[in-house]
Amino acid sequence: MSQKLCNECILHTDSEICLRNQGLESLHNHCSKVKFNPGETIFKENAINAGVVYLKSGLVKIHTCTQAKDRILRLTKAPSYLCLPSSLGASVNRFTATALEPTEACFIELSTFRQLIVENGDFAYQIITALSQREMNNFHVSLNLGQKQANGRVADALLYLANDIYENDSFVIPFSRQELGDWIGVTRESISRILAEFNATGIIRQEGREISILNKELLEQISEKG
Amino acid sequence: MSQKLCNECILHTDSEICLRNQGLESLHNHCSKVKFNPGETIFKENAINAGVVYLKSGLVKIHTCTQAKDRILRLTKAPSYLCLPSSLGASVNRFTATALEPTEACFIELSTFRQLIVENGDFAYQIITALSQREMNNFHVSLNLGQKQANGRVADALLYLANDIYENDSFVIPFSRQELGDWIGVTRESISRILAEFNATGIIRQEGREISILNKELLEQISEKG
DNA sequence: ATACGTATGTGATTTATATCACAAATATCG
DNA sequence: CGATATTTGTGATATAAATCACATACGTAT
Repeated sequence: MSQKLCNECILHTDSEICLRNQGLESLHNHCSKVKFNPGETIFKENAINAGVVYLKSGLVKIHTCTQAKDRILRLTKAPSYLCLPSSLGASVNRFTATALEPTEACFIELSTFRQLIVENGDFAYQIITALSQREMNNFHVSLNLGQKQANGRVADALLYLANDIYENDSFVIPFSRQELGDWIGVTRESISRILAEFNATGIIRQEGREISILNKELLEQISEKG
Repeated sequence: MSQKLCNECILHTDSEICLRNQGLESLHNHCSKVKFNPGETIFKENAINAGVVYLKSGLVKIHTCTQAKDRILRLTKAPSYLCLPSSLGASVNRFTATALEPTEACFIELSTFRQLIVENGDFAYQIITALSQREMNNFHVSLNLGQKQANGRVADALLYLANDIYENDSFVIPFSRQELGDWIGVTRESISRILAEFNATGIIRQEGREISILNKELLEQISEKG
């Protein structure tokens, strides 16, 4: 992996700006790219954290598995930083990251990342803006989980997958009913019933994990009303 | 408000580092301090956003009021940045901030804040670390709201107020039962019942809005088990 | 293809909690 | 101070969703 590629990829900005920084010549020496297949673990909770993980491509779930129950917190789609908090906020990963689709991840040493931030204000501002937007999303998730009932949550999950993850009203749910339930806090049985109902009323067409949203306005209403 | 005071307060770092930055001499010209009494609005959703708000002292709730129902998303305690996302992620505030206790807030122009970040890498890194820790907290909130039942949520709310907000096992809840319910997604009636039950079993001592946690271990267990 | 394990669908029942209704306590204001 | 509004507590009931139980479908490996 050449230095130029690394800079362009990680910094998301033109190389002229990157070259301003003396620290950058070492980026490609402190960064490694790894490929993951669906189901493979990228990092594990309770492991000492390995540094910053940048997702180059793919889709990942952040989850935690306590007392035999898997609980999914977020999906993260490339390109983005994967769960920075696990890297900066604590010395031990508090969550597990698992690939849902074929994924390429770049591992950057924490000291290198820190150097990039400190020496490159534009890069720092980019990261801060991205984290801020993420907090907005977190607020939305909180509203969804805290104040809606099951069909509202399912509606919201489908809209999220369509709008934010796949950018298409037809998609294949990247996990089982069980996992979908673990994500939005509903049992797999209720998920089945609600999807069947949405299917019967023509809001979606559903066949196994394939979903097509047919009546987005109605789905949005259901999500709104909770 | 002198420049020196502003720098020390906002940057949380020694003035030597601050002085490195040419932009800083203008901080005190682009920053204003305002006092708020409990119940007063600091900024309102749907208003064009005024810049970055730094909380110097006090306690604030971030909430949103749709269809006559108030929904509380987070509490934010000084010193900290108040809901940066509303400033950076969008041009219009998506949430309302209201003081719960007497609060001092500093309003910083967005361009000034940006300049601080871009020119002061250490400051930027501080902000990024703080935002990362906030995301950790958000994950915790999601687990709490999404996967726990009412008594677990109430237990968690009490522990949060004791540990994170007041740093004392005895405190006065800064809002009504209704608001507490709006925060954790439980009706005020259920809140009453659960607090009465905690009181009866000796986990807490409760009188009106005054709370003392008597058996923290048990409360933690209830919060854990959901 | 067959067999085994896993995932999914669906009914019956139970349970937690929202809703409704009203009383009591507390705060606010003239 | 009394009158009114707001907040809180508590019982009865309704309801959403979990749990339990089992059937069916699907996937994978031999």
